[in-house]
Amino acid sequence: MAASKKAKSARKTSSGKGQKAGGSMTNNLTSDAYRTHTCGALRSADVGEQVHVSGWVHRVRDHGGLLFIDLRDHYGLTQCVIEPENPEFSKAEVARSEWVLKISGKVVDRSSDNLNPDLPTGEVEVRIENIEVLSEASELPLPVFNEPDYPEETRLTYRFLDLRRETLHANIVKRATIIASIRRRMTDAGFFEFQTPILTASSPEGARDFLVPSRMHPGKFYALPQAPQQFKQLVMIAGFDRYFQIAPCFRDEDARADRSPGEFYQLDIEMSFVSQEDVFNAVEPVMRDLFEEFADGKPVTQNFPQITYAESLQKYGSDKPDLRNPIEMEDVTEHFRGSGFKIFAGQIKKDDKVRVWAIPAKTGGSRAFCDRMNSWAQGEGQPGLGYIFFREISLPDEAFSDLKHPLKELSIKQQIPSSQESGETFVPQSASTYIGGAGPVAKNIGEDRTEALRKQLNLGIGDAVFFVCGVPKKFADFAGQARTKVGEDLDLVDRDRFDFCWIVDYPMFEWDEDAKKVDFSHNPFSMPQGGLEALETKDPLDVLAYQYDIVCNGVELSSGAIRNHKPEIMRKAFGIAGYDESVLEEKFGGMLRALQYGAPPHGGIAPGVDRIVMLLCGEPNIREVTMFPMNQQAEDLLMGAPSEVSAQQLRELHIRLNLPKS
RNA sequence: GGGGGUGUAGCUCAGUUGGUUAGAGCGCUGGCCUGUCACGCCAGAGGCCGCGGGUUCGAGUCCCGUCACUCCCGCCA
Repeated sequence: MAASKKAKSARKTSSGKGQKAGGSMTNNLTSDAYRTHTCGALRSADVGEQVHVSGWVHRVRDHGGLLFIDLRDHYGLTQCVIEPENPEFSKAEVARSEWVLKISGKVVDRSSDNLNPDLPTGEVEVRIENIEVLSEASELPLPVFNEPDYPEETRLTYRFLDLRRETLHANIVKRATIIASIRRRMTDAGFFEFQTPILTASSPEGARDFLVPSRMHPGKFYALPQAPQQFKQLVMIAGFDRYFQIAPCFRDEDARADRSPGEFYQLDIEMSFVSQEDVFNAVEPVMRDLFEEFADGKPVTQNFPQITYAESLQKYGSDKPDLRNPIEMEDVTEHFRGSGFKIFAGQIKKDDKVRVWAIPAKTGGSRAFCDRMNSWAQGEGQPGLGYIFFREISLPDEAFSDLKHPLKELSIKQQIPSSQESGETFVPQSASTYIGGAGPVAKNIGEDRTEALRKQLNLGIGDAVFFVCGVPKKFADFAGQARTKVGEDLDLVDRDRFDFCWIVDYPMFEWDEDAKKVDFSHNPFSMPQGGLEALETKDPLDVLAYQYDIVCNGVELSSGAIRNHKPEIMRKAFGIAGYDESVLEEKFGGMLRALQYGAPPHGGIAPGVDRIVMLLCGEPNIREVTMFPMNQQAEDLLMGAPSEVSAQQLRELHIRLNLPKS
């Protein structure tokens, strides 16, 4: 796989970077008991010096008459060399991978044909005079040298070895550097980092809580915070004005590739006396500059566009659009109304909520691709995916004798490079051809409608368009998946960019089909747009909230809101969602009380730290940016968590087990 | 809770239509080698083919079950 290639190049870059990151460690060590230099420090300027280096045996190359040891530490790699005449040779000879050695000797120049340009220390080597074995290593279950893919289970069980490996080591260092940068940026912007409790109260909303039994209060439990949501609002009400925290959050839900089971970190932010725009103005530069700092030169959106939730759904079929994908869907319902494509026309006639959305697919204009999309759609449980693809078609003979022949007129019209209006370049048609739609849909709706569609979507020869039809709420998600698939399969997505946007104007409430009632669509503490009046006068499902997300490359990075700081609006909002005032009092009593003693208007946001690091490390899996992750079953294979506890511990907690039969 | 993928040497993998003694690379052990940096060469050890059952003269291969890991759906205000 590409993993080993990647590993090799990572070795070069991160050795260099490691030295920068650990610059203070290179020469001013307080003691030279173990080392005078790190393994990444030596350069030709050090030639002639008597040095100690300590580290792990990365690799041994035994030539019989000459033996090389690559000694590795956090900072880099240094080649050490010894000859058999040396009395220390017998010690060098037995050293194996990952033993820990202290090597003393003189720094020497490598002759010009022996340089290793791939190594920052590649101009010199240490001529071994003394070896001290600090620690031996058993045969490795997981090699540190080279980085083939290893089974997750082995990697997690021997995480300490895995963490020595180049890519993961570099990712974790990058994570630390990113977090340090976040702290600096937030502090510089006038925010204070406050700690909030880890043992707190269970909250009825949201995810499943992790519970911690109380010894002092039999039968009662603490909960680990799903987020410091209420605390940060209380911090605002307490007058601290600007808060942030790299906050651990705990949710007892199943894992995904981008979601650790159990715990994750948020850059939790809250500000007083702010509007939504104020929050944007504070957070956007932090995110943009942070990404620019760590993006390795990839372009980052300078001004995050604001896209409404409704528009995002319509154009991208998702509230977390990947804007690197240039495809924007369009409503083309009118082209199908009363058309010969009965499947769509019939639905449109029956229900005025029915829409047809088009997914334009530039360069997708082949029957093979369209058929592939169609069978993909069927695999997704859809009846199929209607399509038209455009190709150059010769005019029929009769068109040449009849100037007014519709196809001839079409051909002439198409030769006006309408594409130039949009800056696109089409291959111009010759006088004897026209751009015609192919496929069952085109056949059924006819030349005129097909041409109108082509014009609206600005498509040309070699392009295609796919159609989804139905009630948007039901098909939007599928349409979004189709958009993503078209973009990726046709390679229309520019992967070397960070494309940000704000998604704004989320609905305050949504219809809960299971419970057959109106419920909060996001955060129950959000301020409804229009305040109390909107709640009293509008259909709840039409009320928008001051609720927003940051999305980057199709990843939901964070969500936030201007909070509801008025108790009467809160009571009303919870009432609409069907919560009795007593429930509100019981579950959010502290919050409600706080709002009654002078709460400032406030709001905030909480970007996901793990996902930021994933994006910046280019890793699709959160375990690649987490030092000690749990596996998918939420087990820590290294430490053995979760584990059974003693009967004594259970007794103290007043807990008796009632285990499932298996 | 549901669906998909994977499971063969310490590790990564190959293993044809069911057919003799299950192979390779890395690692490990031993030997040779003075300029390598994925060192090279020679030899060797190392296998409950995840586990259980079935079909068959014969199963790594087919069938059923089960377990583990992983990806996805549900879930994640």
